[in-house]
Amino acid sequence: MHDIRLIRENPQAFDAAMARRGLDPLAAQILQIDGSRRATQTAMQEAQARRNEASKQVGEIKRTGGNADTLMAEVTALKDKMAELEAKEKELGTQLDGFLSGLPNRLADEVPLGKDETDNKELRRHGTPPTLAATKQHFELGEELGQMDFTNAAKLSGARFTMLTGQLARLERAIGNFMLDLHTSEFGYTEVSPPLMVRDEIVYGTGQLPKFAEDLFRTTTGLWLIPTAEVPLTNIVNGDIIAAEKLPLRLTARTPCFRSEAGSAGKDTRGMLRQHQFYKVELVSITAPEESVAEHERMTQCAETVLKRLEIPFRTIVLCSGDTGFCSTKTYDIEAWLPGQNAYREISSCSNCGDFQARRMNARYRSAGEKNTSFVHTLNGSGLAIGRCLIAIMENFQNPDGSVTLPAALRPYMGGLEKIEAVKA
RNA sequence: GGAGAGGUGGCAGAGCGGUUGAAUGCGGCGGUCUCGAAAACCGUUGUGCGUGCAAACGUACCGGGGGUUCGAAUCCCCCCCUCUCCGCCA
Repeated sequence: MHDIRLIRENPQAFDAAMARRGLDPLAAQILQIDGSRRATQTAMQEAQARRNEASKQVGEIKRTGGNADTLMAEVTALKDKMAELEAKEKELGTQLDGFLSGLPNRLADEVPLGKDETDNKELRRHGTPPTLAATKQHFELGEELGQMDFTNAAKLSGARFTMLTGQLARLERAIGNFMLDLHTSEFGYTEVSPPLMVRDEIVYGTGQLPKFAEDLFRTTTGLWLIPTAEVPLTNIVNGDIIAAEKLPLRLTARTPCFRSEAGSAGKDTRGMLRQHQFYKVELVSITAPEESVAEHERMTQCAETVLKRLEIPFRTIVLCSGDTGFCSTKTYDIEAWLPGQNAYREISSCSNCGDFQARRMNARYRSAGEKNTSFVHTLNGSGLAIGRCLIAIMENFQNPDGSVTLPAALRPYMGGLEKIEAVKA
């Protein structure tokens, strides 16, 4: 959500910022609605002031036993006008909010201009893609291992579901545990096990509503299944005023994520790269405004460390203006090397949302002794997507016989197992 | 799912149709006292929005939304949430 005052103060700057998002100038239209809303509000408040004054007089006259009929009639007459002004004010307010809540965040200055993912800029690489005798994709490996079952998943639930069994199922659990342990014990994140179903206003707070409702699943009771733990973790501060000394808040959670994947029909249909349901370890930070840029770098490092420990080659990119998400001022994607696809694929996305979500959530902080509050900054990042991490491990550590060697960091979580091999038929 | 109780300022807790943005206590801030501190005492202490250069003024807010009334924290309706008991259940 944008600050209407900033738009009033500098409409040209606002239009320039939105232009970087590929939007036509909007400030004039917004300010026109804003202006007439304020004029209506002033008129309404003047009428209310008169009503309050007259009503007070009525009370006094009645107490002394006088006749207040004239004044009462005046207020009655005022009511129609007031109702009208109130309705108009509300309508203009709704219009303005609807307008503003549908606009994406301003981008950080250094975000490169670009149209789509082809204009993203690579920042750094780590590790060397392995030279493999034979290269199979994860779903070939998984099915040969007899532990990745798309047939039964489809029987149970249709397309875009996977069922893991045996050591692969355990590996999924091990990866999540490994990531949570790393973030909590080495990076100071607090583990959270949040609700997976949330209310309208919560999904609004992190910006998925109103614009992206079709990407989400909704229960018959009107709750939304979370598309990422970013939603419950960030909204923990919804409506709160936090003491400055408690910042930054660093939270992590491993949760299932539910996504309708509307609009991605035909994309990544094979395998478990793009599913309606997947596990992810999420990182969320709530910071003071001046800390968020440094926190963004730190968070990205935390996510990169996971891949370093797992010995998976990756690269880190900064998304261009056209590819940066709705709420974000700046986003780093980390892409893991997938030998089966001979490409780097997204496995983490770390965003600094500035005060954009905080405004929607009305999440503020107060410094000790200060009277005023300010909006916090919010950041979120995957640390990492578990399903995609499993794929990366399988493809990078595959052996010619179809078995998968486990990276050393995961073996303690696998009961010392060094290699996943095919189950006996 | 059934029955009941309740949601008021940072917290606790009064108020139940008019001068109540809201008693009182705690906490916070400022001061007196003190070498300093504690205690005591005095004063002060909500937020959003609008108008205004400012001082200031106005307005809204007692879970949320409607309604009754000249006037609503107070009366009525709907919704949400919390708690207690019963039922069911991982």
